[in-house]
Amino acid sequence: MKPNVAAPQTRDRLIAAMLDALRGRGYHGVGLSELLASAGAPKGVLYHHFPGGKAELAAVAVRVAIDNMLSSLDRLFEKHADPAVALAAWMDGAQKQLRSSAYERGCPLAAIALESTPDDVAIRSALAEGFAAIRARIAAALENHGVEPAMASRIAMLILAAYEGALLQARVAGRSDALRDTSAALIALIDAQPRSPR
Amino acid sequence: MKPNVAAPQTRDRLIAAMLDALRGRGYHGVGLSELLASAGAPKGVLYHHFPGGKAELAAVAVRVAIDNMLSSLDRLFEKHADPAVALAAWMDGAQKQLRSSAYERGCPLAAIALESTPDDVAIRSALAEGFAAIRARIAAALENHGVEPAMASRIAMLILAAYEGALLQARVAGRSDALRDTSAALIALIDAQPRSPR
DNA sequence: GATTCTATAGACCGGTCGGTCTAGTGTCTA
DNA sequence: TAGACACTAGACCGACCGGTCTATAGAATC
Repeated sequence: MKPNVAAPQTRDRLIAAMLDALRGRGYHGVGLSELLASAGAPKGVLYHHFPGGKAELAAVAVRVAIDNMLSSLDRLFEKHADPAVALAAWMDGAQKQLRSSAYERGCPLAAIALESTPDDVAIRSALAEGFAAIRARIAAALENHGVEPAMASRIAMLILAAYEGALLQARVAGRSDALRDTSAALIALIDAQPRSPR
Repeated sequence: MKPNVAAPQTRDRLIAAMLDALRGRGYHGVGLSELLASAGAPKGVLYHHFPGGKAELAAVAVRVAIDNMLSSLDRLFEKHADPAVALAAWMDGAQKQLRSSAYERGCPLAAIALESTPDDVAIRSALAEGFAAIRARIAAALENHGVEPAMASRIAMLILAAYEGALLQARVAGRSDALRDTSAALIALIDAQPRSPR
């Protein structure tokens, strides 16, 4: 009756392989066989764990990626009282990950977001909800720091947009300037805000 | 010797079809046959105009997309003296295009950027140069408006990143809030800057 | 009018795609 | 120890992938 405790490994390996693929080449960019090879799993396993095939695996991977981002944001906001500092650390982390992977590993959400069509209901809704959740976390941190709610929500939107856009540009440029400059501009602008609720 | 004057139509239709595909589903998301069907052209034509095949067509399409963006930016900065106003108009244009296409048509550069790997040298360098050129235009407009050069360059980076990131989110969400909010936040922050004015 | 060159046209190809199917293995329950 | 079940394993499939090839149409050159 109970699910086998040792079993989930393979499932997790599949998810990790998909995440890696999404980061590097996008959903359509990776073939199933390549994916399975990098997970060290045969085909049958995929359809056992994800009857919906590649698309279902991707949708699950998206949810996992979002959970990861949320918890890493939570960690940052807990560690740094000032959201601007947390933001800088966040961007810095992205920079490091990008550089240490020879500019291959960007954000797993962005790639699949741009490849998706309105027909991909499951993936699009997972993405939309995920992005909203991330924005909500950032907005909450800003509010805690005294930013007026409506403005906090808008700035959170800007921050996430800037994060994704900067990561994208840094990746194709093969240099992390984009992330550094975006982060610097963002923080300069926020700090220069007239209401300084400190 | 002279190139046929009436001929380029087909070539242009191929480029347009590729641009459309990149906007909607990304590079790997569209098949050659689908592409050719939507351009109303047989296979031989593609390899006549683009011996490098799909990849070469994509690289050319990227350059065209960049030219388009540059000239539409030029038009906006010419029309609006205040860069913040021009920026708002830019974002507004993206919003309209997205909405009028049922949230299918995003930025043709972003999708292929995220699908590309370091091996895709031609495409990556075209993209990187293109993004740099776009940032340079924005930075120039800011400088003309009295923003200090180093800061202008950083803010230009932020603006382009925010544009791409917001477009991406608006597309998956199926609503244009992301673009509206990002634009509002950006302008609010820039306007609140202590003007080192002119 | 023959030749040449650009452009159009689509049959055709091997390879890979995502997906299905059957078989085997190990473990827990009865 | 028999059966059920979760999981692993990979052969196999039709469809479609990007790409090559030959044939032809039409204008320009001689």
